[in-house]
Amino acid sequence: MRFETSTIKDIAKALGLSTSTVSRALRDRYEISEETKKLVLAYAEKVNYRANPIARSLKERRSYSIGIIVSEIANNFFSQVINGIESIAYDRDYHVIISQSHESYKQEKLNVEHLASRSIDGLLIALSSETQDIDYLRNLYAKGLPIVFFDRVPEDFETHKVIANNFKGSFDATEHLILSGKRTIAHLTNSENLSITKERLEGYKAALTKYHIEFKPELVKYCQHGGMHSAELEQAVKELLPLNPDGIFISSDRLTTGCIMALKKTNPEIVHKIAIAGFTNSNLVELFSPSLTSVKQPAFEMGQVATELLISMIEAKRSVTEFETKVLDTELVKMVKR
Amino acid sequence: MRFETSTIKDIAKALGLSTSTVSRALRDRYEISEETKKLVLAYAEKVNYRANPIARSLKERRSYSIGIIVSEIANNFFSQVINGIESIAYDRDYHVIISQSHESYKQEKLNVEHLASRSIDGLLIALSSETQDIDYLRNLYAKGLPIVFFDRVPEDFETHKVIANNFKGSFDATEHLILSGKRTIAHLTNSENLSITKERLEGYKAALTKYHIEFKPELVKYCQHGGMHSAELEQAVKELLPLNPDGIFISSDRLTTGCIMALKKTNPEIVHKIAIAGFTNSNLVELFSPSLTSVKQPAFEMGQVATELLISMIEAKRSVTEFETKVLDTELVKMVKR
DNA sequence: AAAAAGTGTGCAAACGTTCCCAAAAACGTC
DNA sequence: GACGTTTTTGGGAACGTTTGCACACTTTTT
Repeated sequence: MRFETSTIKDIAKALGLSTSTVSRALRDRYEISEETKKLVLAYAEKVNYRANPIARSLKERRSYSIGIIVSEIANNFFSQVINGIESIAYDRDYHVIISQSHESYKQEKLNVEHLASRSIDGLLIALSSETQDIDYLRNLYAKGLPIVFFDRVPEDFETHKVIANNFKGSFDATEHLILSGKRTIAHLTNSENLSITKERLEGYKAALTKYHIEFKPELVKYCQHGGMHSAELEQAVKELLPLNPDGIFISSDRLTTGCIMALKKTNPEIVHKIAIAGFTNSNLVELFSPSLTSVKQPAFEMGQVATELLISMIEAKRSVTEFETKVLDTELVKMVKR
Repeated sequence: MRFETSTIKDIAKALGLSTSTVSRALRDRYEISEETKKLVLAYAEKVNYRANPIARSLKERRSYSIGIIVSEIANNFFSQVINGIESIAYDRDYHVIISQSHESYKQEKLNVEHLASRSIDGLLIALSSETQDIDYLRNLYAKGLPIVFFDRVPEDFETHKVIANNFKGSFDATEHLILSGKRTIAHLTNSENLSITKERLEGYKAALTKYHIEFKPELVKYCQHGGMHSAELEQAVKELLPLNPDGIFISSDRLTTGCIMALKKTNPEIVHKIAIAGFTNSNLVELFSPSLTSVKQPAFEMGQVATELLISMIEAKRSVTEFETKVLDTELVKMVKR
């Protein structure tokens, strides 16, 4: 059972031309007479010729495909990023291969290496919350694989990066809680490894400082697995509640929803007494109870920018040495009182 | 800037063997002496040899990749299906290419044709809500592309299909509303084209009949775009409210969340007075206000089953003539009173 | 001791492209 | 009409694999 289709050879034979001529006509390259070009194009159209991308890839030693690694696609932030990536990639005639790390370092490495062996032309990656050792990425990069990081970026890796203004996003959210009268504001966040964790913690601290509220380390809880296991969230919540916070600032999509669920489960009464602000791109926030203040990242745009940078690296004639870190602004969506 | 790696040729040269021998050793095929096999394997390991899948694809005329078309990945039902698909595909050494139709027929067709030209070995597809004409799929199928439908399947297309027990799911949900005392139950559903729309409507009707409630066509509202545009939802809600429903049964993920939002927007008071039951695989239902009764589909399993069927078709020696339609049971998650 | 069977290896073609190089055709110029 | 120049075309190698076939060598059979 095989999938049959006509090739350049078939066209050449049918038209009494050589494959080189047909190839040139189709690709509109080099010197080729208008006449034969039209002839070939017309015939190709007629037999519904589709170039075999595999043969082309083999010859050109590139696949016109880019790999994406996110922790999971069932996360509005990431799926919006992916939409942004696709919007650019398809325009530029690349296709994308999406892989999920499920916040596991092992899975992430496996996926990346699988993609690399699949001859992707470049990689877009947001690190898993477990990832600390990125040597395997360095190796691939050194061998010539273009890589652009987004959202969760490593510090010491010279390449393009695209992130949100995490400091400001956190600052704004925390400030919002303070301005609505909260004073004991907990902070629930991701693994300490992640860039976003550090930056968001700084924003939180800065807001406290501005309003002369003492920073208390015990009010900060880290979740090693990024909230993939409900147990870790429940544990964190259980440790926080005795400190009587009147507000919580949460630093990622998955954590935000997970934390509210954990709160509901642990103490259904308290959940409406604590003000919640968190990073999330969920398009369902309006349905949530309790309602919350959310920090929305420009996810779609982030995907677009990252893809543009990646494609520029892929298509660069000589190796790139000037790298950018693009910082995009977040948006604070204040809780609606009901 | 190119990505370099060692080939079978390099190994052959280094070891003083022919490429055929190396190939056979690596693939563990045919007669080959234990000795040379070990030698080759050891060397390959040492230089970290990775077979070039593109060359292999070209030679074998298959790509070891399967295409997936869903309406959108930012939908828990579909992302769970995708997880199921991946779980099987990766095991069997296939990789997957995901495309989104965004409920648009044009986009769906474009994506499918793009995938086909990318030499996928098979296709898993849930039709878009706009799709009526599937001749383009028939053509590809006739040319030898294996196709398995899931969730949204066409009636008149002889191939494997995997669906949920939509009739029973709807019946259960509607019955639940009736048993909790509702008598004027509206039904908000997808485009009439879709198989799921018909089946779910039948389940809804059957439940009404069982409890001797008259079926009123005006209580059924169809959404042509599957709830992709909030306008169509608001319109539907506006038309329904004057009929004073005391319950609504909604027939898909996107519609369920969209409908609640539209209700909230149109009439924030009423939303807590109408009982809602709907198909959704959202893992955030517990956070929703108002809370609702949900029909959960076995999405992960659906992905798994569909993938197994597809791979069996791909790897079949002779063309398959016996087709199955697998029906998986849904689960009713009753609203928790609070 | 010769024939037959079995085992391991290499040669070379093929998959469908692209593109360098050379050959052929068309055209100008003297 | 001979020559150079330009334009168009074809031949064929290459990309990295897999695999049918042939060959050489070894072992078994008669």
